[in-house]
Amino acid sequence: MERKTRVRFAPSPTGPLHMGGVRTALYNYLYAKQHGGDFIIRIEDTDSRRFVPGAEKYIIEALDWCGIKADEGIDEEGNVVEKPSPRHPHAPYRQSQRKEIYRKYAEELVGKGAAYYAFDTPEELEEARKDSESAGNTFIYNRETRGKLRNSLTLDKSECDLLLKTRNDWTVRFMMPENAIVEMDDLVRGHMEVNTDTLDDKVLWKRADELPTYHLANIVDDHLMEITEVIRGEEWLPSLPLHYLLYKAFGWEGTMPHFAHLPLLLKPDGKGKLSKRDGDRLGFPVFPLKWTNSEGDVSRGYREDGYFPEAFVNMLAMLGWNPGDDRELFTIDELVDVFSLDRVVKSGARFNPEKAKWYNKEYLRKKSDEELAELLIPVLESHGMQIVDCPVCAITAGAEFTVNGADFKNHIYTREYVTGIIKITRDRAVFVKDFWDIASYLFVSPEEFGEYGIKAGESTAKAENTNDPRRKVYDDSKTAPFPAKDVEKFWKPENYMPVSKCAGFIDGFDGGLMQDFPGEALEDFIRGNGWPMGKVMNCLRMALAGTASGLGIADIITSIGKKEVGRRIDYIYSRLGR
RNA sequence: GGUGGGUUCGUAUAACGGUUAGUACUCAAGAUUUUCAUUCUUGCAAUAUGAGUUCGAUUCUCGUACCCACUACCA
Repeated sequence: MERKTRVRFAPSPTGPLHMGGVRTALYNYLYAKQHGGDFIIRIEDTDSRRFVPGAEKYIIEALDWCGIKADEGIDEEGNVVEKPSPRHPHAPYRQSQRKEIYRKYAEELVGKGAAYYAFDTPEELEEARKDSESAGNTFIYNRETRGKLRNSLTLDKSECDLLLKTRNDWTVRFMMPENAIVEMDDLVRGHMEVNTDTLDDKVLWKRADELPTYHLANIVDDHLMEITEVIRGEEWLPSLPLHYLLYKAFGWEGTMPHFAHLPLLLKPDGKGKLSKRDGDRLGFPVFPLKWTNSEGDVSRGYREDGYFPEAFVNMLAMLGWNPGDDRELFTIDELVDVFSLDRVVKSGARFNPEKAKWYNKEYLRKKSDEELAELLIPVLESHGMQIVDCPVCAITAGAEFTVNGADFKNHIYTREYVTGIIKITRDRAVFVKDFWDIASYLFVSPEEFGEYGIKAGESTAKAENTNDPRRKVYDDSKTAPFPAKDVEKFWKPENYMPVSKCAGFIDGFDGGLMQDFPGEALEDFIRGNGWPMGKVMNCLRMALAGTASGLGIADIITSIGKKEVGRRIDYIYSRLGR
């Protein structure tokens, strides 16, 4: 009988969700949607000691940001479902709330002779491990050692029953069969075999907290929740034989899910899998969202770094999978159509932060000027700018000069002005926040750069953690508005004399509101006078933008308008003299 | 150490057993531009290694090397 596709993502709330975890969730989601099935989220919190407050919420919020929505397990408000309902028939979806279920199944296994009670304390096992190690061996709890340890196999029944009643630190262990070959099939790796003699008797259930370990809980829940495919990280491959054996022991082989083990995400450099430290060290996020741990350490997130969720998801999807052709750009809905497990690669994928940026740039370019303006407005506001909807609104807000929708004195700008700025700068940005670094001088006059803490032509990143966006942070002589390097290079009589003539030319330009100042006219004017084009233009740019490199002169003039052009040129003369 | 998995340009990856081993990112050079960036063009750069099977191997088999995971009363 054909079963409805049902897959699950089963994170453990022991910390923030790593980007590798997001990819696992994504592949599960894509697979489910493609097969018209359900995507279930289940919280695997069977390790009470490693529980981290807030981690569960974080995981759900992170998936939500990525556009990965659960069909089952999480309600509309983003909470883990605790009571069964038609939409969430298998509640609770938090394993710590399903305690009784696992105990029953653990006992069933003991009854069937597939598992046994073990009374060794963690200390005793530690001791045994040490002894073994000093003898040059590795201790494993298996058919060779279980006969010498204290468990329901070696103790007689009455003693065993007494121990079960009086002690609360025993466990249930799986009894690994002897010298049997387990044959397994993996959707990405194909056929595999392993001999049970190399495996150990894993703990399935702990009396101490009356909770199962991962292995038992996982198999029981996947069975009860009618999971058809288990798509998880490669780190689980070694326990696959145990899971196969568990299904067999329960007699559930007929409905055992298919397994797919995904390749790991590796460090951009060096060896090993991607870790939180790599992000700090190499300067990129490893988490989807920002996370602050109990010690107050902050880990950056893709969201806070300015990545679009579509770009993040697209980038993640292509790490370990490809469509089989040269296409690289896919929305999550397009991925649903083209994704397939048999195109998942087997080897670990080394993460490349540069490619992540490239994806963001591509998605930024797909957005309209209006959309980007909308996203940029909060950034501008954080820098002390006020954005209004129309010129009339600007006047109402107290603007004194709205010819181009821009008041450089009171920092009031119309939405249309912002959209115009996007139009001329959009090809230069990777992130929305880049627009400020690229075009801050289209909002703040060079004379005020110092006060605003902007070093011309450089990122404002250094100044991030201060509340007042207008504080002064640069006091040295290289500080904006005019970088020493540019002044030295371009502020020479043969350049600035022509610049003042250009000011006159621009002022006299008969273009009304200067909706579209013709750069060619200015060029002709400069050429006509026999001045050196490059030098004069750079000098002019320094006057207008506070830096000799950046946007096109005509774009700057068109944006700020001729009155502001005049003011800025007057200002540079007053500052640098002649 | 043991067990399992993996190995194509620096990175991500493509290639019914037959291709000049392709594409993207990065990098370099050139063109365009008033600067910078963008854009365009070009370029650099790979089948870990040794056998075997085959007319023919990146592709199949075995060995070697290297990498990774697991080896908890963690997931």
